[in-house]
Amino acid sequence: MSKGQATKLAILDEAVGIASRIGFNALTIGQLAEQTGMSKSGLFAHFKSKEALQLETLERGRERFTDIVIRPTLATPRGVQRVRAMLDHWLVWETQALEGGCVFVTGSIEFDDQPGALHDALVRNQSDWAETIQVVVRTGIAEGDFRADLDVEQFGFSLQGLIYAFHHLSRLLQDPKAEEKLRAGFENLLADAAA
Amino acid sequence: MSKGQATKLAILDEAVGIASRIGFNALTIGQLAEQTGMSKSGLFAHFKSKEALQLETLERGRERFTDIVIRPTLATPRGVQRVRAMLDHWLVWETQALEGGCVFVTGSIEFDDQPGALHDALVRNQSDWAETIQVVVRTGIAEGDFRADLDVEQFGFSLQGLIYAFHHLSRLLQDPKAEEKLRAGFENLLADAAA
DNA sequence: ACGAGAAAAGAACGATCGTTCTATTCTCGG
DNA sequence: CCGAGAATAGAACGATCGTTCTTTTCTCGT
Repeated sequence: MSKGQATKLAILDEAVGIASRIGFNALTIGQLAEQTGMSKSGLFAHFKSKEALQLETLERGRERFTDIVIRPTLATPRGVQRVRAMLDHWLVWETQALEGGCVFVTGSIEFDDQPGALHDALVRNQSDWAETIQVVVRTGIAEGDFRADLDVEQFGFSLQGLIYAFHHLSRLLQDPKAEEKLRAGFENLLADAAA
Repeated sequence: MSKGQATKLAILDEAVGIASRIGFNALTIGQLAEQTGMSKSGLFAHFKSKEALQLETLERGRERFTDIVIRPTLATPRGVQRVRAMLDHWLVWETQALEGGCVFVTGSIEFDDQPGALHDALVRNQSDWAETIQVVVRTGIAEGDFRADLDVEQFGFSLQGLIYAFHHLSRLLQDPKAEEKLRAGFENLLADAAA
Protein backbone atom coordinates (compact mmCIF):
# COMPACT_ATOMS: atom_id res chain seq x y z
CA MET A 1 0.00 0.00 0.00
CA SER A 2 1.42 3.36 -1.02
CA LYS A 3 1.86 6.23 1.39
CA GLY A 4 -1.10 8.07 -0.09
CA GLN A 5 -3.42 5.12 0.34
CA ALA A 6 -2.32 4.60 3.93
CA THR A 7 -2.94 8.26 4.77
CA LYS A 8 -6.33 8.17 3.09
CA LEU A 9 -7.34 5.12 5.09
CA ALA A 10 -6.29 6.78 8.33
CA ILE A 11 -8.29 9.87 7.39
CA LEU A 12 -11.36 7.81 6.59
CA ASP A 13 -11.17 5.85 9.84
CA GLU A 14 -11.04 9.11 11.73
CA ALA A 15 -13.90 10.43 9.58
CA VAL A 16 -16.10 7.42 10.34
CA GLY A 17 -15.61 8.06 14.04
CA ILE A 18 -16.52 11.73 13.73
CA ALA A 19 -19.52 11.00 11.53
CA SER A 20 -20.80 8.50 14.08
CA ARG A 21 -20.61 11.11 16.81
CA ILE A 22 -21.82 14.27 15.13
CA GLY A 23 -23.04 13.28 11.68
CA PHE A 24 -21.91 13.54 8.08
CA ASN A 25 -22.72 17.20 7.62
CA ALA A 26 -21.08 18.36 10.81
CA LEU A 27 -18.05 16.41 9.67
CA THR A 28 -15.92 19.33 8.56
CA ILE A 29 -12.78 19.32 6.46
CA GLY A 30 -11.00 21.76 8.73
CA GLN A 31 -11.83 19.77 11.84
CA LEU A 32 -10.87 16.49 10.19
CA ALA A 33 -7.57 18.00 9.09
CA GLU A 34 -6.80 19.24 12.56
CA GLN A 35 -7.71 15.90 14.11
CA THR A 36 -5.44 14.00 11.72
CA GLY A 37 -2.63 16.53 11.96
CA MET A 38 -2.80 17.54 8.33
CA SER A 39 -3.41 20.76 6.44
CA LYS A 40 -6.86 21.38 5.00
CA SER A 41 -5.58 21.38 1.43
CA GLY A 42 -3.38 18.34 1.93
CA LEU A 43 -6.33 16.40 3.21
CA PHE A 44 -8.70 17.79 0.63
CA ALA A 45 -6.43 16.61 -2.19
CA HIS A 46 -7.34 13.01 -1.35
CA PHE A 47 -10.97 13.71 -2.18
CA LYS A 48 -12.15 16.07 -4.86
CA SER A 49 -15.13 17.36 -2.93
CA LYS A 50 -16.81 17.16 0.43
CA GLU A 51 -19.51 14.92 -0.99
CA ALA A 52 -16.85 12.47 -2.17
CA LEU A 53 -15.33 12.52 1.31
CA GLN A 54 -18.74 11.76 2.80
CA LEU A 55 -19.34 8.94 0.34
CA GLU A 56 -15.94 7.38 0.98
CA THR A 57 -16.49 7.72 4.71
CA LEU A 58 -19.76 5.84 4.38
CA GLU A 59 -18.05 3.20 2.26
CA ARG A 60 -15.33 2.80 4.87
CA GLY A 61 -18.04 2.31 7.46
CA ARG A 62 -19.58 -0.37 5.29
CA GLU A 63 -16.25 -2.20 5.09
CA ARG A 64 -15.88 -2.18 8.82
CA PHE A 65 -19.47 -3.31 9.30
CA THR A 66 -18.80 -6.22 6.95
CA ASP A 67 -15.70 -7.19 8.91
CA ILE A 68 -17.30 -6.88 12.32
CA VAL A 69 -20.83 -8.11 11.72
CA ILE A 70 -21.52 -9.77 8.38
CA ARG A 71 -18.48 -12.00 7.93
CA PRO A 72 -18.41 -13.41 11.48
CA THR A 73 -22.15 -14.01 11.31
CA LEU A 74 -21.95 -15.97 8.08
CA ALA A 75 -19.13 -18.04 9.56
CA THR A 76 -21.42 -19.56 12.21
CA PRO A 77 -23.66 -22.63 11.72
CA ARG A 78 -26.85 -21.96 9.80
CA GLY A 79 -30.15 -21.72 11.66
CA VAL A 80 -31.18 -20.04 14.88
CA GLN A 81 -27.56 -20.18 16.03
CA ARG A 82 -26.61 -17.86 13.19
CA VAL A 83 -29.48 -15.50 13.98
CA ARG A 84 -28.27 -15.30 17.57
CA ALA A 85 -24.70 -14.73 16.40
CA MET A 86 -25.91 -11.92 14.17
CA LEU A 87 -27.40 -10.12 17.15
CA ASP A 88 -24.23 -10.59 19.19
CA HIS A 89 -21.99 -9.17 16.48
CA TRP A 90 -24.44 -6.39 15.77
CA LEU A 91 -24.26 -5.47 19.42
CA VAL A 92 -20.46 -5.33 19.24
CA TRP A 93 -20.77 -2.99 16.28
CA GLU A 94 -23.30 -0.81 18.09
CA THR A 95 -21.36 -0.49 21.32
CA GLN A 96 -17.66 -0.98 20.65
CA ALA A 97 -16.78 -0.33 17.03
CA LEU A 98 -17.39 3.41 16.90
CA GLU A 99 -17.33 6.18 19.45
CA GLY A 100 -20.74 7.48 18.46
CA GLY A 101 -22.67 4.29 17.81
CA CYS A 102 -23.76 2.94 14.46
CA VAL A 103 -22.84 5.39 11.72
CA PHE A 104 -25.67 4.16 9.50
CA VAL A 105 -28.26 5.13 12.07
CA THR A 106 -26.80 8.62 12.18
CA GLY A 107 -26.57 8.88 8.42
CA SER A 108 -30.00 7.45 7.73
CA ILE A 109 -31.78 9.91 9.98
CA GLU A 110 -29.69 12.78 8.67
CA PHE A 111 -30.34 12.16 4.99
CA ASP A 112 -33.74 10.48 4.88
CA ASP A 113 -35.32 13.68 3.60
CA GLN A 114 -32.41 15.13 1.65
CA PRO A 115 -31.89 13.99 -1.94
CA GLY A 116 -28.37 13.41 -3.21
CA ALA A 117 -25.63 10.85 -3.65
CA LEU A 118 -25.29 10.22 0.06
CA HIS A 119 -29.00 9.56 0.42
CA ASP A 120 -28.87 7.08 -2.44
CA ALA A 121 -25.83 5.31 -1.04
CA LEU A 122 -27.53 4.98 2.34
CA VAL A 123 -30.66 3.56 0.74
CA ARG A 124 -28.59 0.95 -1.09
CA ASN A 125 -26.70 0.16 2.09
CA GLN A 126 -29.72 -0.27 4.29
CA SER A 127 -31.63 -2.24 1.67
CA ASP A 128 -28.70 -4.63 1.35
CA TRP A 129 -28.51 -5.08 5.09
CA ALA A 130 -32.25 -5.73 5.38
CA GLU A 131 -31.83 -8.33 2.65
CA THR A 132 -28.92 -9.95 4.51
CA ILE A 133 -31.00 -10.18 7.68
CA GLN A 134 -33.71 -11.99 5.77
CA VAL A 135 -31.22 -14.39 4.23
CA VAL A 136 -29.90 -15.26 7.68
CA VAL A 137 -33.39 -15.73 9.09
CA ARG A 138 -34.29 -18.02 6.18
CA THR A 139 -31.51 -20.39 7.20
CA GLY A 140 -33.44 -20.73 10.44
CA ILE A 141 -36.48 -21.90 8.51
CA ALA A 142 -34.40 -24.19 6.29
CA GLU A 143 -32.81 -25.79 9.33
CA GLY A 144 -36.20 -26.37 10.90
CA ASP A 145 -35.58 -24.00 13.81
CA PHE A 146 -38.30 -21.59 12.71
CA ARG A 147 -41.80 -22.30 11.44
CA ALA A 148 -42.11 -22.58 7.68
CA ASP A 149 -44.69 -19.80 7.42
CA LEU A 150 -42.59 -17.26 9.30
CA ASP A 151 -42.75 -13.81 7.71
CA VAL A 152 -39.04 -13.03 7.39
CA GLU A 153 -39.66 -9.44 6.28
CA GLN A 154 -41.71 -8.85 9.40
CA PHE A 155 -39.05 -10.52 11.53
CA GLY A 156 -36.39 -8.27 10.05
CA PHE A 157 -38.56 -5.21 10.58
CA SER A 158 -39.07 -5.97 14.26
CA LEU A 159 -35.41 -6.82 14.77
CA GLN A 160 -34.33 -3.53 13.20
CA GLY A 161 -36.76 -1.82 15.55
CA LEU A 162 -35.25 -3.47 18.60
CA ILE A 163 -31.81 -2.30 17.55
CA TYR A 164 -33.05 1.24 17.05
CA ALA A 165 -34.74 1.17 20.44
CA PHE A 166 -31.51 -0.10 21.95
CA HIS A 167 -29.51 2.67 20.25
CA HIS A 168 -31.95 5.23 21.62
CA LEU A 169 -31.99 3.85 25.16
CA SER A 170 -28.27 3.21 25.50
CA ARG A 171 -26.92 6.29 23.74
CA LEU A 172 -29.34 9.12 24.42
CA LEU A 173 -30.79 7.97 27.72
CA GLN A 174 -27.72 6.04 28.91
CA ASP A 175 -29.94 3.36 30.43
CA PRO A 176 -27.78 0.49 31.73
CA LYS A 177 -30.70 -1.91 31.18
CA ALA A 178 -30.75 -1.25 27.43
CA GLU A 179 -28.97 -4.47 26.47
CA GLU A 180 -31.15 -6.50 28.81
CA LYS A 181 -34.28 -5.09 27.14
CA LEU A 182 -32.87 -5.68 23.69
CA ARG A 183 -32.17 -9.32 24.52
CA ALA A 184 -35.57 -9.82 26.11
CA GLY A 185 -37.26 -8.40 23.03
CA PHE A 186 -35.10 -10.60 20.84
CA GLU A 187 -36.10 -13.73 22.77
CA ASN A 188 -39.75 -12.80 22.29
CA LEU A 189 -39.11 -12.56 18.57
CA LEU A 190 -37.38 -15.94 18.53
CA ALA A 191 -40.14 -17.58 20.55
CA ASP A 192 -42.74 -16.27 18.15
CA ALA A 193 -40.72 -17.58 15.21
CA ALA A 194 -39.99 -21.01 16.70
CA ALA A 195 -41.17 -24.12 14.87
CA MET B 1 -51.27 37.91 21.54
CA SER B 2 -48.90 40.73 20.64
CA LYS B 3 -47.36 41.14 17.22
CA GLY B 4 -44.01 39.94 18.48
CA GLN B 5 -45.42 36.78 19.97
CA ALA B 6 -47.31 35.98 16.78
CA THR B 7 -44.19 36.45 14.68
CA LYS B 8 -42.14 34.33 17.04
CA LEU B 9 -44.70 31.54 16.88
CA ALA B 10 -44.69 31.62 13.08
CA ILE B 11 -40.89 31.49 13.09
CA LEU B 12 -40.87 28.52 15.45
CA ASP B 13 -43.43 26.60 13.43
CA GLU B 14 -41.28 27.09 10.36
CA ALA B 15 -38.21 26.10 12.39
CA VAL B 16 -39.81 22.87 13.59
CA GLY B 17 -40.49 21.92 9.99
CA ILE B 18 -36.93 22.64 8.92
CA ALA B 19 -35.46 20.82 11.91
CA SER B 20 -37.55 17.77 11.12
CA ARG B 21 -36.21 17.71 7.57
CA ILE B 22 -32.54 18.58 7.99
CA GLY B 23 -31.86 18.66 11.71
CA PHE B 24 -31.28 21.23 14.45
CA ASN B 25 -27.72 22.07 13.49
CA ALA B 26 -28.40 22.50 9.80
CA LEU B 27 -31.23 24.81 10.84
CA THR B 28 -29.56 28.09 10.01
CA ILE B 29 -30.59 31.58 11.02
CA GLY B 30 -30.03 32.97 7.55
CA GLN B 31 -32.09 30.24 5.93
CA LEU B 32 -34.85 30.55 8.50
CA ALA B 33 -34.94 34.32 7.98
CA GLU B 34 -35.21 33.93 4.23
CA GLN B 35 -37.93 31.29 4.56
CA THR B 36 -40.01 33.51 6.84
CA GLY B 37 -39.36 36.67 4.83
CA MET B 38 -37.49 38.41 7.62
CA SER B 39 -34.05 39.89 8.03
CA LYS B 40 -31.44 37.87 9.88
CA SER B 41 -31.13 40.44 12.65
CA GLY B 42 -34.87 40.95 12.94
CA LEU B 43 -35.36 37.25 13.44
CA PHE B 44 -32.35 36.89 15.68
CA ALA B 45 -33.71 39.53 18.05
CA HIS B 46 -36.47 37.12 19.09
CA PHE B 47 -33.87 34.73 20.45
CA LYS B 48 -30.65 35.74 22.08
CA SER B 49 -28.60 32.92 20.62
CA LYS B 50 -28.80 30.04 18.21
CA GLU B 51 -28.97 27.58 21.08
CA ALA B 52 -32.00 29.40 22.48
CA LEU B 53 -33.61 29.19 19.05
CA GLN B 54 -32.95 25.46 18.95
CA LEU B 55 -34.35 24.99 22.45
CA GLU B 56 -37.49 26.96 21.69
CA THR B 57 -37.90 25.05 18.44
CA LEU B 58 -37.75 21.80 20.37
CA GLU B 59 -40.23 23.17 22.90
CA ARG B 60 -42.59 24.16 20.09
CA GLY B 61 -42.33 20.61 18.77
CA ARG B 62 -43.23 19.32 22.19
CA GLU B 63 -46.35 21.50 22.29
CA ARG B 64 -47.48 20.21 18.93
CA PHE B 65 -46.77 16.62 19.95
CA THR B 66 -48.90 17.14 23.05
CA ASP B 67 -51.76 18.51 20.97
CA ILE B 68 -51.59 15.84 18.28
CA VAL B 69 -50.71 12.73 20.26
CA ILE B 70 -50.87 12.98 24.02
CA ARG B 71 -54.11 14.89 24.59
CA PRO B 72 -56.23 12.92 22.08
CA THR B 73 -54.83 9.67 23.46
CA LEU B 74 -55.70 10.51 27.05
CA ALA B 75 -59.21 11.47 25.92
CA THR B 76 -60.03 7.91 24.87
CA PRO B 77 -61.33 5.14 27.19
CA ARG B 78 -58.71 3.55 29.39
CA GLY B 79 -57.34 0.12 28.53
CA VAL B 80 -56.29 -1.49 25.29
CA GLN B 81 -58.48 0.97 23.40
CA ARG B 82 -56.28 3.78 24.63
CA VAL B 83 -53.13 1.92 23.69
CA ARG B 84 -54.50 1.47 20.18
CA ALA B 85 -55.49 5.13 20.02
CA MET B 86 -51.97 6.08 21.08
CA LEU B 87 -50.52 4.25 18.11
CA ASP B 88 -53.00 5.85 15.72
CA HIS B 89 -52.24 9.37 16.88
CA TRP B 90 -48.55 8.64 16.96
CA LEU B 91 -48.82 7.57 13.34
CA VAL B 92 -50.53 10.83 12.45
CA TRP B 93 -47.67 12.69 14.10
CA GLU B 94 -45.08 10.62 12.25
CA THR B 95 -46.62 10.96 8.83
CA GLN B 96 -48.68 14.14 8.64
CA ALA B 97 -47.65 16.63 11.29
CA LEU B 98 -44.21 17.55 9.96
CA GLU B 99 -42.61 17.50 6.54
CA GLY B 100 -39.60 15.57 7.73
CA GLY B 101 -41.11 13.10 10.17
CA CYS B 102 -40.79 13.14 13.92
CA VAL B 103 -38.52 15.96 15.01
CA PHE B 104 -37.57 14.10 18.19
CA VAL B 105 -36.14 11.22 16.22
CA THR B 106 -34.00 13.64 14.25
CA GLY B 107 -32.92 15.53 17.34
CA SER B 108 -32.23 12.46 19.45
CA ILE B 109 -29.88 10.92 16.91
CA GLU B 110 -28.21 14.26 16.27
CA PHE B 111 -27.45 15.04 19.89
CA ASP B 112 -27.13 11.69 21.59
CA ASP B 113 -23.35 12.07 21.73
CA GLN B 114 -23.09 15.85 22.05
CA PRO B 115 -23.37 17.39 25.51
CA GLY B 116 -25.25 20.64 25.97
CA ALA B 117 -28.62 22.17 26.72
CA LEU B 118 -30.28 20.64 23.68
CA HIS B 119 -29.07 17.18 24.61
CA ASP B 120 -30.44 17.59 28.11
CA ALA B 121 -33.79 18.88 26.86
CA LEU B 122 -34.09 15.91 24.53
CA VAL B 123 -33.31 13.49 27.32
CA ARG B 124 -36.02 15.04 29.48
CA ASN B 125 -38.44 14.98 26.58
CA GLN B 126 -37.87 11.37 25.65
CA SER B 127 -37.88 10.20 29.25
CA ASP B 128 -41.23 11.89 29.77
CA TRP B 129 -42.67 10.29 26.68
CA ALA B 130 -41.43 6.84 27.70
CA GLU B 131 -43.09 7.41 31.05
CA THR B 132 -46.34 8.44 29.37
CA ILE B 133 -46.33 5.29 27.27
CA GLN B 134 -45.99 3.21 30.41
CA VAL B 135 -48.82 5.05 32.12
CA VAL B 136 -51.10 4.35 29.16
CA VAL B 137 -50.11 0.69 29.05
CA ARG B 138 -50.80 0.35 32.75
CA THR B 139 -54.42 1.37 32.18
CA GLY B 140 -54.58 -1.75 30.01
CA ILE B 141 -53.54 -3.85 32.97
CA ALA B 142 -55.88 -2.01 35.32
CA GLU B 143 -58.81 -2.57 32.96
CA GLY B 144 -58.02 -6.26 32.75
CA ASP B 145 -57.12 -6.13 29.03
CA PHE B 146 -53.49 -7.03 29.68
CA ARG B 147 -52.00 -9.64 31.99
CA ALA B 148 -51.10 -8.40 35.44
CA ASP B 149 -47.47 -9.44 35.17
CA LEU B 150 -46.87 -7.57 31.90
CA ASP B 151 -43.52 -5.76 31.84
CA VAL B 152 -44.62 -2.29 30.83
CA GLU B 153 -41.07 -1.03 30.42
CA GLN B 154 -40.36 -3.84 28.00
CA PHE B 155 -43.61 -3.16 26.17
CA GLY B 156 -42.69 0.50 25.79
CA PHE B 157 -39.21 -0.41 24.60
CA SER B 158 -40.54 -2.69 21.88
CA LEU B 159 -43.20 -0.19 20.84
CA GLN B 160 -40.60 2.57 20.52
CA GLY B 161 -38.58 0.18 18.39
CA LEU B 162 -41.49 -0.47 16.06
CA ILE B 163 -41.97 3.24 15.56
CA TYR B 164 -38.28 3.72 14.81
CA ALA B 165 -38.37 0.84 12.34
CA PHE B 166 -41.42 2.43 10.75
CA HIS B 167 -39.68 5.79 10.52
CA HIS B 168 -36.71 4.13 8.86
CA LEU B 169 -38.74 2.07 6.40
CA SER B 170 -41.20 4.78 5.42
CA ARG B 171 -38.87 7.76 5.27
CA LEU B 172 -35.50 6.51 4.10
CA LEU B 173 -36.60 3.48 2.10
CA GLN B 174 -40.02 4.82 1.11
CA ASP B 175 -41.53 1.36 1.53
CA PRO B 176 -45.32 1.56 1.05
CA LYS B 177 -45.73 -1.49 3.31
CA ALA B 178 -44.19 0.30 6.29
CA GLU B 179 -47.49 1.02 8.03
CA GLU B 180 -48.68 -2.53 7.43
CA LYS B 181 -45.54 -3.89 9.08
CA LEU B 182 -45.83 -1.47 11.98
CA ARG B 183 -49.41 -2.55 12.62
CA ALA B 184 -48.55 -6.24 12.34
CA GLY B 185 -45.74 -5.81 14.85
CA PHE B 186 -48.07 -3.87 17.11
CA GLU B 187 -50.67 -6.66 17.03
CA ASN B 188 -47.97 -9.15 18.01
CA LEU B 189 -47.12 -6.94 20.95
CA LEU B 190 -50.77 -6.71 21.99
CA ALA B 191 -51.30 -10.45 21.64
CA ASP B 192 -48.29 -11.11 23.85
CA ALA B 193 -49.62 -8.66 26.44
CA ALA B 194 -53.20 -9.93 26.40
CA ALA B 195 -54.73 -11.24 29.61
C1' DA C 1 21.51 8.53 -5.58
C1' DC C 2 18.93 10.99 -8.84
C1' DG C 3 14.90 12.64 -10.75
C1' DA C 4 9.94 12.28 -11.86
C1' DG C 5 5.73 12.16 -9.97
C1' DA C 6 3.02 11.71 -5.76
C1' DA C 7 1.81 13.83 -1.44
C1' DA C 8 1.31 17.60 1.50
C1' DA C 9 1.43 22.49 2.79
C1' DG C 10 0.47 27.45 2.34
C1' DA C 11 -2.13 31.17 1.08
C1' DA C 12 -6.00 33.01 -0.60
C1' DC C 13 -11.03 33.21 -2.66
C1' DG C 14 -16.05 34.10 -2.00
C1' DA C 15 -19.80 32.51 0.74
C1' DT C 16 -22.09 31.89 4.83
C1' DC C 17 -22.07 31.27 9.71
C1' DG C 18 -23.62 33.46 14.51
C1' DT C 19 -23.62 37.78 16.57
C1' DT C 20 -23.54 42.92 17.63
C1' DC C 21 -24.58 47.61 16.85
C1' DT C 22 -27.23 51.32 15.25
C1' DA C 23 -31.06 53.05 12.74
C1' DT C 24 -35.64 52.76 11.08
C1' DT C 25 -40.47 51.37 11.17
C1' DC C 26 -44.43 49.77 13.41
C1' DT C 27 -47.92 49.15 17.37
C1' DC C 28 -50.87 50.39 20.61
C1' DG C 29 -52.11 52.42 25.36
C1' DG C 30 -53.05 57.04 27.08
C1' DC D 1 -53.46 60.73 17.46
C1' DC D 2 -49.22 61.06 19.60
C1' DG D 3 -45.34 59.31 21.53
C1' DA D 4 -42.81 55.55 24.01
C1' DG D 5 -41.32 51.26 23.47
C1' DA D 6 -41.53 47.09 20.77
C1' DA D 7 -40.36 45.07 16.45
C1' DT D 8 -37.69 44.83 12.48
C1' DA D 9 -34.06 46.11 9.19
C1' DG D 10 -29.34 47.24 7.63
C1' DA D 11 -24.60 46.99 7.81
C1' DA D 12 -20.72 45.13 9.48
C1' DC D 13 -17.55 41.93 12.52
C1' DG D 14 -14.51 37.81 12.86
C1' DA D 15 -14.67 32.94 12.15
C1' DT D 16 -15.13 29.09 9.47
C1' DC D 17 -16.89 26.81 5.51
C1' DG D 18 -15.56 24.27 0.81
C1' DT D 19 -12.54 24.95 -2.85
C1' DT D 20 -8.57 26.42 -6.01
C1' DC D 21 -3.96 27.58 -7.00
C1' DT D 22 0.92 27.54 -6.40
C1' DT D 23 4.81 25.90 -4.04
C1' DT D 24 7.38 22.82 -1.25
C1' DT D 25 8.51 18.27 0.46
C1' DC D 26 8.63 13.50 0.20
C1' DT D 27 8.79 8.63 -2.05
C1' DC D 28 10.43 5.29 -4.63
C1' DG D 29 11.63 2.97 -9.19
C1' DT D 30 15.54 3.13 -12.08
